[in-house]
Amino acid sequence: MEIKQQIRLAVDAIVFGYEKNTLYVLAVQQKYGVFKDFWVLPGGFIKDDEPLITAVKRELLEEAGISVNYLEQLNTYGDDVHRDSRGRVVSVAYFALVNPQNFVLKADTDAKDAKWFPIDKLPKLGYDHKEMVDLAHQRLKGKLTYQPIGFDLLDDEFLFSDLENLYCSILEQDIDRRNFRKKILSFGIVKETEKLVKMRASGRPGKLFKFDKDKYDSLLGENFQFEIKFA
Amino acid sequence: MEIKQQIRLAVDAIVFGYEKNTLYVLAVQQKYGVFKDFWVLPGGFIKDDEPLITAVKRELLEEAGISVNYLEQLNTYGDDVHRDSRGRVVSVAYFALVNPQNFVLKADTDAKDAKWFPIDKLPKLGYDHKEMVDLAHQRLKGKLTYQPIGFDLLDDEFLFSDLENLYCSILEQDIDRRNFRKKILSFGIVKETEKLVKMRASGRPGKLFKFDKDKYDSLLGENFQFEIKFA
DNA sequence: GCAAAAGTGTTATCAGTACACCCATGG
DNA sequence: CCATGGGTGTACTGATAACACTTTTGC
Repeated sequence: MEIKQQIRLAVDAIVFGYEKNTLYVLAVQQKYGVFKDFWVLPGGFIKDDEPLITAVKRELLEEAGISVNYLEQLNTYGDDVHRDSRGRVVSVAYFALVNPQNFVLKADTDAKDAKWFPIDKLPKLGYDHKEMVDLAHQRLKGKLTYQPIGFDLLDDEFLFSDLENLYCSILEQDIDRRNFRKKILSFGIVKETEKLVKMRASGRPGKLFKFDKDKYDSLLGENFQFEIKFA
Repeated sequence: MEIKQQIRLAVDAIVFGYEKNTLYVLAVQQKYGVFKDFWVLPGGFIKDDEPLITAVKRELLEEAGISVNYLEQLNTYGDDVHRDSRGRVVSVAYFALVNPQNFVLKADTDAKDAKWFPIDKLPKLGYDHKEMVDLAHQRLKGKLTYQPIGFDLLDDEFLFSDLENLYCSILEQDIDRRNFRKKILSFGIVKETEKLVKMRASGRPGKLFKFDKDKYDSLLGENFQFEIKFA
């Protein structure tokens, strides 16, 4: 292994949060470099002895003080040799969902400013990060329909209308309340609790529901397919 | 950018070929290193000024003399810090389909031995390449059902039974011939040619069909969804 | 004429879709 | 009593699933 590469490896994360019918993306403000004062996705170079996934989690903790609920690899950006003006940088982008508990950003060790932006009000992002957000957004929309990841954006216990509004607002579609409930309940992976709460300012209180992950995992074994389609 | 990483970046490809109801994977024999004489996936280190995708294509040409029909990024392997005993190597794996024209392997510049293995008769592969093959195999099965990529494994013109057998053998399911044909034809992306040929040793000759990519691309614009499900 | 593969329609069943009214709460 | 959101059932429709015989060719 004589040949030395002049390539550096980084990770970036597209972190989605959801609150009040709005989908948010996490961005941080650059303090140095070409993109000083620009908003970019949280991320950074990986250490020599650090697994990729560890690097992402570390960066998220350092830059925004959050830990995420769901994390998966999205895509590796390495076709544009000049995507970073400092030299050849290849970046592995991760797709993440954060649950509302972690939605509030803690003070960050890196002294960078971290902030949630509604996805349709994102500022101009540095590097090719807009491209990453777009891809992640597509993935989110796609996965919502064939994997129960929506629950990772909600509280542990939620109203059925929360789930419905989440699907409705992220997929930008109207949903029939009765059909939606029928479909979700037919999977048997969401269970009703006994708690009746009034979460809204007005209206009748609703029951809280929980995602039954164990049940889902066990169903996965036997030809079970989660899928939500709409009219 | 003072800190220098000691990480090297490679690409690997899982290339699928299909012939006579059998799914094949391309492997090459290592001539040097720890895995000397082991079979591994085609791949290698990328050059400093080389896009990832170019690196994959180059390696495939060098090591097996083939160019592929379909190529997409699969996953980046960088969580196991010791996946390569020579040091920290992160590898971007690509998923590729080759059409039958390129199925015959040409002499390779790298003097490595390249060979097609039926997927269920793969030899032990070096590194974490078995893991890559498994993931790619899963992706292939999945994509077959919701994207028309099966055509990339077939000749430009094919018998309907070829397509049916491909789905049938890769997905390991029985298919009802009439329902399958009805479904595929209903999409309008496969057109019948006037050619009647006898491709088989015996039996009635069949019409040749072609995948109409332009039609597919135009349909994609408008809420069209390719999907094949089975009983 | 026999073996092998191509070609072709109809019916039954199930899942998806459309749709509207009553209930519980707060103000 | 009014506004707001929660909760519920049925009938229609369209897609999927099951199913078997006839045709063309080579030998």
